[in-house]
Amino acid sequence: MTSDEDRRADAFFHALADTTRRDILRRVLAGEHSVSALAEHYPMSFAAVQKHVAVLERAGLLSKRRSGREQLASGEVEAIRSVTALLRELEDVWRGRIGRIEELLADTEPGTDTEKET
Amino acid sequence: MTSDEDRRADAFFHALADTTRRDILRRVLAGEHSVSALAEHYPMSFAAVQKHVAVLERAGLLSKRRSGREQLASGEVEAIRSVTALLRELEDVWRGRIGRIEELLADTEPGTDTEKET
DNA sequence: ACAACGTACAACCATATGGTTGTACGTTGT
DNA sequence: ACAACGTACAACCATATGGTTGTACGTTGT
Repeated sequence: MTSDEDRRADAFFHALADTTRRDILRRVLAGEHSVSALAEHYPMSFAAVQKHVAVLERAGLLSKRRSGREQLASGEVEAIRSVTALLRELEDVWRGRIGRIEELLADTEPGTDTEKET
Repeated sequence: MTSDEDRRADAFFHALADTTRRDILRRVLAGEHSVSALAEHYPMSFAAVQKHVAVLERAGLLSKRRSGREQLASGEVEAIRSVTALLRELEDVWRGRIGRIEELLADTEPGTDTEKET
């Protein structure tokens, strides 16, 4: 029953969990680049780079716009800020700022309700 | 030739890219918990939870200490701050604060030097 | 017109990942 | 002493992932 937020977070972190993708993200944050312009920088096929770009795009970390036969990719800085916000939430749990942790975590509980089978 | 830093970042993001692991991390950030205490909360085997804890531990997001027959896990907030720092770097690229992007990205270049075939 | 370019996507492959059950072994409480 | 508990880890399995090559098709420049 993974929530929508969970799936979004999974996609964010998974997209970031690859050196090549983080590198691509840096480039497109610095400015627009076509997929093939990006591909030139990596020791792998164009198709592989295209897949990496697609992963970043699905996660919302990058967006593309057509320009003739090229697809120009640029980084979505707002998405990065969303990820930062997720980390801040974790830090807030640590700080104890998030009081009702029970509630925060409740939805992850198994079928059984509060009482366990002791 | 993925650098040490790259492997560290891969481990961080990969560890975070799973809903169960993020949930475990929240719990251990709020306070120490034994592995079996954690396992009670999830609809999967103890072994599966143990593996998730191990992934978080290898990434440095959590540490364990023995106490009798229990292993008490607690969240490493400093590691989370390291991840935040990685994201800030990306944001800084976007802001143009990181000037010499060429240099920043240089190590990812393929075998061929600056000049491409053409 | 048409070759070269940029992209998309299918089919395929080896390996990693997230899950399982079973076994082993130290710790604890009665 | 010894059963129950907490943990670790091996063996296994299905699926996801990151890579490949090949094909198709619209765009562009001469």
